[in-house]
Amino acid sequence: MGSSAKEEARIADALCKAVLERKLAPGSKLPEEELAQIFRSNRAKIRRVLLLLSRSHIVTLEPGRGAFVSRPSPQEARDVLASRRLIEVSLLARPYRKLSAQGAGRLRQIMAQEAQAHAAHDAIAMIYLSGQFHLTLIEELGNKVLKSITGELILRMSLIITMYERQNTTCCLSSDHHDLLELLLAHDYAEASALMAHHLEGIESCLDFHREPATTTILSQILQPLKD
Amino acid sequence: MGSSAKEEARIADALCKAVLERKLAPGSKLPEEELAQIFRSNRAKIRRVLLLLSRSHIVTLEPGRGAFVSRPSPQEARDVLASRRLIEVSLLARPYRKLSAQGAGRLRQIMAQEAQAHAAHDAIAMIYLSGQFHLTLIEELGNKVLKSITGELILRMSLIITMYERQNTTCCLSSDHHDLLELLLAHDYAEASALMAHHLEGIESCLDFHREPATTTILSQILQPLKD
DNA sequence: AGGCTTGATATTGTAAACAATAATGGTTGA
DNA sequence: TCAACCATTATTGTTTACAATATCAAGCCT
Repeated sequence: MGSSAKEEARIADALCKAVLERKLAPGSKLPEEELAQIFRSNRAKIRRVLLLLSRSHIVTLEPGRGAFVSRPSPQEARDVLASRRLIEVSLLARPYRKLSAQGAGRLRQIMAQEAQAHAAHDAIAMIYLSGQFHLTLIEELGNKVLKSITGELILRMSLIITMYERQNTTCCLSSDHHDLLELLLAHDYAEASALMAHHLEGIESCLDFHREPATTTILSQILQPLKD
Repeated sequence: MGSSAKEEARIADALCKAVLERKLAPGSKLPEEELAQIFRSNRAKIRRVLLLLSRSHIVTLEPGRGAFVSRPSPQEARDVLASRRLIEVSLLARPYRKLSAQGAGRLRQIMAQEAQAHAAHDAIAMIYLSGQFHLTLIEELGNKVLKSITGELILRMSLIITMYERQNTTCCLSSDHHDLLELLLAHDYAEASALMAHHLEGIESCLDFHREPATTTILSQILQPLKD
């Protein structure tokens, strides 16, 4: 049973989810043995996962010192944000295909979940669902390659926001998502693109690259719930 | 001396170069032991390199069977081409910064080398230099994140072209590169963007996704010159 | 007292042996 | 003659033990 790749994907997903949900702070050390215990795995598998995540810029490997959650520099942060903006805004301006009824349905479903999470004040779910909305949009109007690229950028953005966000931040307004869908259904791509630009700029305006962020190194206790 | 990562980068670069230069045909088997001998390395390092390349979609790992040079499907090929077009065309339409004198110099230098390779009928050098031109352009007008994303797309395109190109193909006209630079220096980004779109469409029009391509499995003999 | 050296400890990195799996080739039987 | 089956071989996958390196703490010298 070649479930090894599956298990590694499971571990990688769990780590990515922890990053997405801002539980794993940038700079946190990721000791191999500890991760192996948490995930009921072994060092070899953990090692492969960390290698892979390092390629996605989620983890930084320092030779001889180990693996750490990446701490994107201000410059890298700006580049990631600008790249994501380029892709999403341009795609909306000139989508490869029109939004299908099925696609609209998927987006509505995510929006419903967003509303639910909002009502429950579940900030973590909202972050995740917001990402899902954007990724689904990209897959519907674009393709899977763009989706995968943007998925990586969103993950990196999560690190960036954790590091550089101002105090009173209200992330990704779900009302924007609603308006976006309306515009797309009306085939008003120019307006949709403009709204997306505004939407993403809204996120960026909550960041402050000047203050060097604290290196909040999180203990393994926060990773414990990941094991299942 | 932590030269291990360096050595792995060397091996990965050599393999990527072989893919770029169309020496490694899609579908080729990449046996670990053989690669270890060719690169005077060991299986562990080769294994890590293959794992990394699999993440870049250059190599496909089949559990229990080994590593193969990827054979992108027609759909994946279309997605990769469209994604690259989106990024490059959109960036030229709205560059993050103007082309600096230094940037123009770099581009001119690459163009000079292109002309040289053209005169020498060195098709391999032309492929490489064309890629460098595009990547340099992206770094100058955009940023490093976009450059790295596009670099990966260009590599995948190399596989795509090898698999699906028609017979009489004249790739990437270097005259286009010349005109592109002129337009950028004149700050005519709209025209530059249009030319880039035309340029990339030109490459795509040389592809034929209908015929299933031959699985030209290349022997290690072709990889031998890589060892230094 | 402070910084530096030095030894102990923990963690990472590597190599090698072993196990599991798939490809190969030859044999047998219809 | 061809196809199916089995044994052999080769290749991949995993585990283990070991070596190298960094971290930490205590002691020492200035």
